[in-house]
Amino acid sequence: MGVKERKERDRAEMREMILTSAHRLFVDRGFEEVSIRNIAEAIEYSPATIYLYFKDKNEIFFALHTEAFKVFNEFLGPILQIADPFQRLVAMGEKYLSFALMHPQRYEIMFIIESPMDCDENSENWAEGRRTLGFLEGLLMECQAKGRFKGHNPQSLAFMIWSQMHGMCSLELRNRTRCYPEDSRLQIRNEAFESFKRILAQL
Amino acid sequence: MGVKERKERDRAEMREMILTSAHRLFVDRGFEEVSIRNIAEAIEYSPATIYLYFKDKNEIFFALHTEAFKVFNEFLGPILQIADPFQRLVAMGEKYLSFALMHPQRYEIMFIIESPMDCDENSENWAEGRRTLGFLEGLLMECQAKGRFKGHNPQSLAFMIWSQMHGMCSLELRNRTRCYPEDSRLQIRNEAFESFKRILAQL
DNA sequence: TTTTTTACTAAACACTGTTTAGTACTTTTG
DNA sequence: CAAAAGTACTAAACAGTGTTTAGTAAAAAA
Repeated sequence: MGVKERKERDRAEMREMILTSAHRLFVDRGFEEVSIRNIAEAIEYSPATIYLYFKDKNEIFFALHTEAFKVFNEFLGPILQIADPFQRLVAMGEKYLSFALMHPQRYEIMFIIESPMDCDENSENWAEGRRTLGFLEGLLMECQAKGRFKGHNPQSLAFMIWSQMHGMCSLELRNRTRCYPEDSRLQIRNEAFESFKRILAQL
Repeated sequence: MGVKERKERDRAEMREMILTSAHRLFVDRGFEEVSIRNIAEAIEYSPATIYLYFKDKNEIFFALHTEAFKVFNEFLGPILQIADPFQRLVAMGEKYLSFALMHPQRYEIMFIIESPMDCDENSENWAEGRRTLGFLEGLLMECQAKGRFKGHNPQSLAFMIWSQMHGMCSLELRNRTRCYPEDSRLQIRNEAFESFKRILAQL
């Protein structure tokens, strides 16, 4: 291994170390609550060092964003075993909901936090996200091949279903379900999801 | 008017002045981008003065939150003229969507921004929000009286519909629709909304 | 006229993201 | 080997944040 390669590896290791710490802190405090100084302290370097490996906090955001999508896609993995596409779709919805509730900080970084401007459809930062969305669209086309969702555009339908799931998750995570008494929140959300499933089943 | 009353009025006027400035700044910068110092500067008082009229930034948040809901409820006003409850529901959805896109900062404060903890179902801060939700639930019960939505709990269905609308709006406002090419975003969202309407109509 | 209350603020505290200038240390070169 | 160049890192500063404390000047009450 040449000098240049070793330096590249060292650099990658340092980036990895920063991300590992950032992620650990983030998972139990939330993105906005973690400062560059916190991360620096955790890895026992000065705050300025972070800036030698990441352009700014946004670059760390995108690195964690990609990581979160990878975890989500892995979490989704088992549903590939389900033969019937509609059952697979339902399972995907259930997985989506439980992922959001089990990993609220990851979910936040994936779908809630205001993301910087340079993130249009050509950006590498959204590759994992597009992959997941593509998976959903493919699933809907499989359903259509079996006679479901007639006359609906699969891309629009995918966005509709995504919106439905995201709406339930983000209202919960951002405390907008507090207008319901605490002991009925879970029930209302489950019933809403049941209603949505029944509606899609009839379609 | 006694001394005490005049003082109360002066106090209310000062609060009003702070809120007016805060709102103006907020509408063209977004909540997180407006600081207490900015508001103080706008009203030509010191930052510390703000704290004589509001406990903290959250109290300003809640005041604007209530105001935003009032504007929303007024915006919804005209749909009361629509006789058929289902048509009224559809119109409400359309109004919701256009309100979110026309007043993104207001929408943010109503539904997206992380809200402080002391906001459970007993809190006064959510009175306007609950009123709006109650209106939707009433609407669904009217629809049921006309034979629609059989076998669905109106409260859960209200949450489902709210989630659907909120999902579409918040994905848009938080730039998560950027994975679609720019010139098809509007079309996809409209088609998703059309699909949702058709689904509810068939129910 | 003295005392008390009111309305306000300067300055500080403990943070934030980020940049600049500089320091040790290692590597390369003459 | 010594000088020059490059690397890895940081102290300190900049400009900002929400919030609190201590204090001042003016008005009202005693």
